[in-house]
Amino acid sequence: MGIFSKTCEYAVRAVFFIAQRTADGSRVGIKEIAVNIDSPEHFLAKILQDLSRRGIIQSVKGPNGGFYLDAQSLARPLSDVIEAVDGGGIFRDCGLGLKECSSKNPCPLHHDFLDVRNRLQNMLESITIGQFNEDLNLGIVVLKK
Amino acid sequence: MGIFSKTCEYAVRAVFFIAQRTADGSRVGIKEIAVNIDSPEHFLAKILQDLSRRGIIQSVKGPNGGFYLDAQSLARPLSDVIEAVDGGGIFRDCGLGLKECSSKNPCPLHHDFLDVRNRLQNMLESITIGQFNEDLNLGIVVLKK
DNA sequence: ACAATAAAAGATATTTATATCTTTTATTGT
DNA sequence: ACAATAAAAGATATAAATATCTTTTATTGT
Repeated sequence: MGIFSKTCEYAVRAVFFIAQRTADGSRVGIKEIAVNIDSPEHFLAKILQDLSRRGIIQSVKGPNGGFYLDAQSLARPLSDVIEAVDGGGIFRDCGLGLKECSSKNPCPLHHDFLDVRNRLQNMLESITIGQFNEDLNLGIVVLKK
Repeated sequence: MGIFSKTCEYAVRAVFFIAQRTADGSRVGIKEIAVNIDSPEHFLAKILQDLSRRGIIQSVKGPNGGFYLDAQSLARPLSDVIEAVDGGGIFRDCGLGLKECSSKNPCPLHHDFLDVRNRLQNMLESITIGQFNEDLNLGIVVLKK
């Protein structure tokens, strides 16, 4: 298990891929996405359906249909994807699983964790879905393997 | 899902509790541990069996038996517990799940993640199992609820 | 030796995450 | 209208994590 669930990993990779692949205003189908981010097609379909319902990504059915991102979606912080899929627990929950952990009633790791979590959150809030399009085009960063 | 698995959360809480509770050289039984860290007794038993086998904690059977920590174990970094239970993936694996992600072949989040993960690792390596005994005694930090 | 204790080990159950397959609905071009 | 396309939705399957229960083994005090 990584920091995120597998579902969430697929979601982020897919969103980055859709951003790059449809920057020209086109759409991209589930099959092409799955192949290019190395994920199980039908499982990814479920994930994208959910993201679409939540308005994180856009989709149209039928010929020439597929998934894409509007300007607003491209500008979203990546943290929105994480929150949509895994929930915000990773940004908020106690590292040791205590429900009532707080600065008033802290677990032993509370203060240290607060720092790490805040850094993670700041990082994911400051990254936008569309910001890697160029790096992906240039092959400087990758989404599979 | 938090940063760690539930198994790992129980393990860390238990280890901290054993450290404090047996600082006087005594042992503590599984039942008392489970109650005080609010975990399912039999499940925790499995976890502690495993930690015991790996030498992260100590145990003796029979009357007056139970779990305890020797001086060496008390001085261990908390990261050893995490590694034993969840594996080191959290310190090393790609945030997006790519097997071959590296500085040469990075995912879009590679550099940012490296920073967060290193901080987490440094933090967990610099915390020792025994270092919260006093705070636990004083009630400044807690292990349940 | 024996009974009591407590962890170790084994077996099984339940829940959640991950994955696959099939059917339905919306959209497009002819 | 119709056929083709592609996502949405529904149903089911598999694997992994979490949890529970039972039996065995080691240790202790009598």
